[in-house]
Amino acid sequence: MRSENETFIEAARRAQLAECAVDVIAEAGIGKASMARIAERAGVSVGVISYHFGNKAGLISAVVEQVAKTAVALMEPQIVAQPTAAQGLRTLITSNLDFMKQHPNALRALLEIIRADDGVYAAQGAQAISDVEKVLHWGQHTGEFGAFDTRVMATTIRAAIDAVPLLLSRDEDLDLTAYGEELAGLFDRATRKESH
Amino acid sequence: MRSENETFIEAARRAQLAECAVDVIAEAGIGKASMARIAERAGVSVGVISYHFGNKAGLISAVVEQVAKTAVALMEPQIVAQPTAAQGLRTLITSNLDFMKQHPNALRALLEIIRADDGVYAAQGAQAISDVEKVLHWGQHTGEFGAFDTRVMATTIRAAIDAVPLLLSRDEDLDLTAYGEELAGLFDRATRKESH
DNA sequence: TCGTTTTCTGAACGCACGTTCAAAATTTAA
DNA sequence: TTAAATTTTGAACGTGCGTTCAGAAAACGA
Repeated sequence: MRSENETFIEAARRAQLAECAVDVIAEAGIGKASMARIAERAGVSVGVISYHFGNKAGLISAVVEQVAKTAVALMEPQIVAQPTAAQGLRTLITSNLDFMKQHPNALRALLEIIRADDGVYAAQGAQAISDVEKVLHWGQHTGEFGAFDTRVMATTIRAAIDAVPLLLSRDEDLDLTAYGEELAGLFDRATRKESH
Repeated sequence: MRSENETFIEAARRAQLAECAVDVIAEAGIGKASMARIAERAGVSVGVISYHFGNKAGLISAVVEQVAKTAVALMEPQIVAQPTAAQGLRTLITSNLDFMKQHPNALRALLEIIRADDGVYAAQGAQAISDVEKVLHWGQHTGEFGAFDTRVMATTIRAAIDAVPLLLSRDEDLDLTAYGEELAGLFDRATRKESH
């Protein structure tokens, strides 16, 4: 934390501690995720967290940044590569669930943090809804989608996706691929222009 | 708490404290809702809560019971009175938002509690999903609805409704009636048997 | 090798929490 | 009016929390 340029140890410890924080938050909940528990998981003294991140808020902030960056990097390219908005929306949903399959604890921890007491990371949630809304505007412009309220639809889509990590923590055998297909079909019907 | 039959003071205090707990939980979040804050809101000493409810868990339990009972009493009769499953589902959604309009803090507090650290009240959430699922089975039996997975659909509908209290706390001018209509339309399209 | 810098330890501190309980205040009943 | 029962007070206690920091250990550079 002292050096201007990050050393190897610095980078490795930060990554390790962030990962341990994700696991503890996902498994015990944000309320039980104390610095002592996280340090214990990492096999390290409590002071190390303060040393590398300043304080607990710094650690949480690093977790949010890391998870959000990883998730966007995985999903965004897939979505924008789709030829139609309908396929874009489908990909948005399925790639979200794919991310959960690859990183079972990451999204759960992120949602715990966003929901936590103060609204410090409310902006992250708002950004996620805006990202969904972009795809919906795309489909309304091309005429693929009907004239629904994009705010309500985007909020609902995010709520549907964000409900999954909790289900997954209760039943880790949940078939995420099947769940993703079901959700994609559901919102495909909900967004399509009504045919008479 | 001593008397076998509830005193007038006993009942009044219990109701007052439960209401204060709802307000504090809804406004400050479950994490910040300490007994000291709740007692302060009621203009009373901390010991009073322990005296009337045994401990904090007893108070929370009373809040859950009271809110759940009030909500079900308001909504269930309306839903089962509908002639079709599609109208039943619509009523399920709109009566939920009506309840939020009448009791802005109640559902928010209930959701905070259900989401809280331990899964003590996870059964309440599971029950709420089951209630939605019953309406979906109804519609699939009558042939009004398509062949979607009722578990996923019910989870999504509840997630969509449960997302609203948070929106409402961020923008208390939110038009709940319009939001309800939009949601009802969304899930009407999502549940309808596809026409070719 | 040896001095410097980086990293880590673990005890100490103040704070907020839920619970308890003796004593005081209030209400109830005769 | 008076004695018993109910209700309230508020301080005390133990626990777990995040933060701090002097000193020890390890890594680094010459």
